Amino acid sequence: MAAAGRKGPWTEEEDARLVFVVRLFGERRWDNVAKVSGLNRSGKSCRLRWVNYLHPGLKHGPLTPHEQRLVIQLHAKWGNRWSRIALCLPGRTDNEIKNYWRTHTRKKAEELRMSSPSSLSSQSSSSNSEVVGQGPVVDGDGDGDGYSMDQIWDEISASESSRMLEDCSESVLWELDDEECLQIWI
DNA sequence: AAGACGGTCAACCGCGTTTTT
DNA sequence: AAAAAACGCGGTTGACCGTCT
Repeated sequence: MAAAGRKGPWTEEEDARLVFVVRLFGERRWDNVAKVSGLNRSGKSCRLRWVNYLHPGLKHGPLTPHEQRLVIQLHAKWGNRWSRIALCLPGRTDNEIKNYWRTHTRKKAEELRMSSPSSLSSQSSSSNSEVVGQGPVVDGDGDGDGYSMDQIWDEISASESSRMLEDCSESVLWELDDEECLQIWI
């Protein structure tokens, strides 16, 4: 394969070119799109830029409280299936939701560890088979003293969503199906 | 006023899945 | 039916920006 090409942030000119070419050829054959556009980017990179930023109909700006609630509830049900969750939030991307969740849960994880340090460390292994993978132990960026993000997230989801259940008198989502999530918006 | 720190977001990477040839 | 190419997903990283000390 040829050189990987340009990396890093996109310029306005690159965006404009990409939009132009995608309108011409459609959202497929991204390698072709990359080639035809003359952008020195990979097809993969072009697709990502389009999907996460340039796609018409995308909402920009912070998640609304309603959307935030949805994310929490759907994550409790589906785990880290970001693209699936994103389907229920029109105009939001999986990347956006993932980022939101990550920062949100980090904060919560900190609070949780402060308030009940024993609850996490005593949890040896999966309590929720849906979410838990063979997750590598996270101790990366400094705050994961030996338990996985999955465990942290499980913990948060559990506490968060139980509060939600009391909180939220409207529809409850535990038995949600693919199409059912549409009803959330009703 | 300057530096340190933390939070947020865009982008990259690796890998599994799906589609095309 | 098999192989190759393209796509899509989830995890991770790095840069930027605002706030705090």
